[in-house]
Amino acid sequence: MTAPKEITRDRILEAAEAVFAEKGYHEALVDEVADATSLSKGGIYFHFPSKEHLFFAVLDRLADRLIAKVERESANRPAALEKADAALVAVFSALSKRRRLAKLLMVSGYSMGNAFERKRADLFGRFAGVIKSHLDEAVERGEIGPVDTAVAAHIWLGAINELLIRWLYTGAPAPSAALPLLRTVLIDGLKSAGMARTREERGNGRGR
Amino acid sequence: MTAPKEITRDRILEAAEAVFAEKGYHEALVDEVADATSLSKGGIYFHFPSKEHLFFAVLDRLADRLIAKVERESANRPAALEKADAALVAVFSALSKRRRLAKLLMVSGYSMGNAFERKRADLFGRFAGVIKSHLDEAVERGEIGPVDTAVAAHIWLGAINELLIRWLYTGAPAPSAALPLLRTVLIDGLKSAGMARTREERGNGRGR
Amino acid sequence: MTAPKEITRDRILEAAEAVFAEKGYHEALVDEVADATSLSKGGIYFHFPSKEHLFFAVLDRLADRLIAKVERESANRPAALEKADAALVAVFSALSKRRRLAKLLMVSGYSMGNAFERKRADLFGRFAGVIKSHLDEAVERGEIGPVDTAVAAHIWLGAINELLIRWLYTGAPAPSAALPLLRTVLIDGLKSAGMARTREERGNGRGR
Amino acid sequence: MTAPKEITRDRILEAAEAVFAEKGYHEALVDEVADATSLSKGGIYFHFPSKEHLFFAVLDRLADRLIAKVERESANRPAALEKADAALVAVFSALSKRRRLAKLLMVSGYSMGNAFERKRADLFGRFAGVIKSHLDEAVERGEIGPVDTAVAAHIWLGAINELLIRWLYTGAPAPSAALPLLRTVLIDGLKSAGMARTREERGNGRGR
DNA sequence: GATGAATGAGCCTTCATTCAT
DNA sequence: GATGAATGAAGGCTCATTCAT
Repeated sequence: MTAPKEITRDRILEAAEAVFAEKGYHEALVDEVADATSLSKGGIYFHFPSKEHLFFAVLDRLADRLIAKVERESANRPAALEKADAALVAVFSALSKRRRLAKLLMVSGYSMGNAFERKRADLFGRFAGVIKSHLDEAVERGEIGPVDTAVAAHIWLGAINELLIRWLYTGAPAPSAALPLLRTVLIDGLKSAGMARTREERGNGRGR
Repeated sequence: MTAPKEITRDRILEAAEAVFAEKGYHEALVDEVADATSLSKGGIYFHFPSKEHLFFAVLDRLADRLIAKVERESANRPAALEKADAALVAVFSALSKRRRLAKLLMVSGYSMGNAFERKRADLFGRFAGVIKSHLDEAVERGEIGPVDTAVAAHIWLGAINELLIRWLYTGAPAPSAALPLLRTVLIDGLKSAGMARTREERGNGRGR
Repeated sequence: MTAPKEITRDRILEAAEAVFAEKGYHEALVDEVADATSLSKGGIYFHFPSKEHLFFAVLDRLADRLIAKVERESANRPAALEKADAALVAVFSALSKRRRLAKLLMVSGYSMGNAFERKRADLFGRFAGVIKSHLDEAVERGEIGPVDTAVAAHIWLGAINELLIRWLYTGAPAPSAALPLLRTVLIDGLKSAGMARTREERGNGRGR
Repeated sequence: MTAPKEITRDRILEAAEAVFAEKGYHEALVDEVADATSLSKGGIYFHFPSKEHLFFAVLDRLADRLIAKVERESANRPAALEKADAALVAVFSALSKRRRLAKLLMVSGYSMGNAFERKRADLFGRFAGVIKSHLDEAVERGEIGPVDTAVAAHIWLGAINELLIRWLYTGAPAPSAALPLLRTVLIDGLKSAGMARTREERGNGRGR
């Protein structure tokens, strides 16, 4: 009675998410989305101007939700590096709990003409941004040495991404089994890198 | 014994590589490959049974070359971890020198129905295998502690992958600029993880 | 008795005229007419049963106005041939002053399935009728010899039509520049034809 | 054995001409053309890039033939005005013998977005050109006085056009019945106009 | 081995029309 | 009277694949 507007639009998005996740962009038919919505094809086109727009809308919605969740989860940690760590864990866990979502986000964005690649870059950029902001804070607070946090964020993201894809297509290793090593490598590696940097900066003359 | 047979096949593969790299699997037309070969469409189908087969052949050829190169480059290092490091550097450098190749390998395999996803998994599995073998050796030799080298290899691969993709679509950071941090994080992170593991294993009772 | 009813209907007609004139029947969308009316699509369908009916209504309205104007203008001429001439001038001038109107009337009626062709025939028939009636009078009064006034009327109409279309699409020659020649050819030609006819009729035996 | 290349293309053109003539551009389906060719839809698209291109090709072909015929027929007349007259008769007769052709040429070009209108203008421009060239010659030779032959040509064309359309849609009057009047009006009218012009030019002061 | 005309299944998109509110 | 979301029947165009020559 209060507000449920745009219900239809959301229903479409929901159905489209499922269809796209299952079949990928190209294999998915607008007809299938329509069927899954018990709407006619024309009905879909009333709400979205094209299949591509629909796909992007699905992706954005997913990314929004994931980022919100990640930020919620990493909010109340004392140390910045812990926040970053929490973000890492949150992304990893969230995606490992929803194969579909993971598949869409990790995989579907690729390889469909440049518009899609750009979109994939956007999406990953947003995720990286979240991690980066925590890492920046960690650097500022001296929790880790000065490193290129943008690169670091993408290293993290790439590692997460690959592990999840691997899991999606081979079923192993279980995310929960891989997570500890992932965390150690990325965090300790980063600390170490920070120290190395710091040493370098201090020791012009002695160092390497 | 000498005669370069299969020349035509190779010419097709070459042309196909360029076309697929530029436009991705779906956007690339068999006609375009034909044009780039000064062969007719029919001619292509004499050598490859389908567009998909052609695409896979291109991918395999690329992967073969890359792996050969990587193994060559990491062969004569004394320490196993150094070999792994060399492999990392080799992959990263090779791909960063040939955008097209990188694009194809990193990106094109995704999202085109399950056959493609399987292929992508294969390819990355092969790359990971190379790294893993070195890491296994490093563990055996005690250069690093006992870790799940398969997971580690994928962490490495994922990080490399993401950094390269990032570079491909945004042009920054330059691979050469990102490489040092990448190496430090991955290698030091791995060392650290190995130690933690070792500690754990030794010290049941005391540890954590 | 006073109250302007059917305002909405007229607003639609007005808007539709503009839209149809600009884009032609097929290119024009009912949505566009709706937008131009600040009415919804459904609103239009309350007043007109179909796009086709709407189009025809627009055409009829235009024809009514034009014919009324032409008749007004040719009313108070003494000679019948002058009336015809005045009609010619009136049509030509009226249309050359409103490109849109001309475009719709001259062009839009064509080629859209037989219903449309029939309509076009109707419309031109009405115009021809006006001219014909004047010519008939001229024949009766002996201003010109006995000719097939229906054919003559269509000759006139066709010439007018073509000149205007030409002007619409090429911008030249300006109607005012073409009008004198048009009048001379059509009127003198008709006079001459009438005389020839007359001669023929009289002279059975000598003539041809 | 010698030359019949492009047979298929011609077969398509032939079939398309029939289909377009019968149903008009919009009502005609590419499928129908395909059926009429016993070719698949794809086959059509191998030879023509779009429905529109196909339509234009049909129109051009028709115009080419008609113009060739007209020029042939008006070639060996002594007087230039006779040539023009012969052209008039030839166009009129040719079209009145083939309803389809007439319908396509006279009518189909209209009203389908500006591309079509431009085409119609082209086509009629070409026809007018033929007539105009004869009229120009007639003026040069002094057969008629100096008039705007371009306008005159369009007057002729418009009259022909309208008479034929009228006949196409109402079945009357038969072209052969209308032709004499048409010729007299147009030719005598033009002579008269030429004289009027000439008089004007000579007689500044006395005239009018 | 190679050609290229032809196939044909398929898909996205359009848009006049309807109807519950 | 009016709205606008929804329908559904088309239709143009694509393109991997085939095959007679």
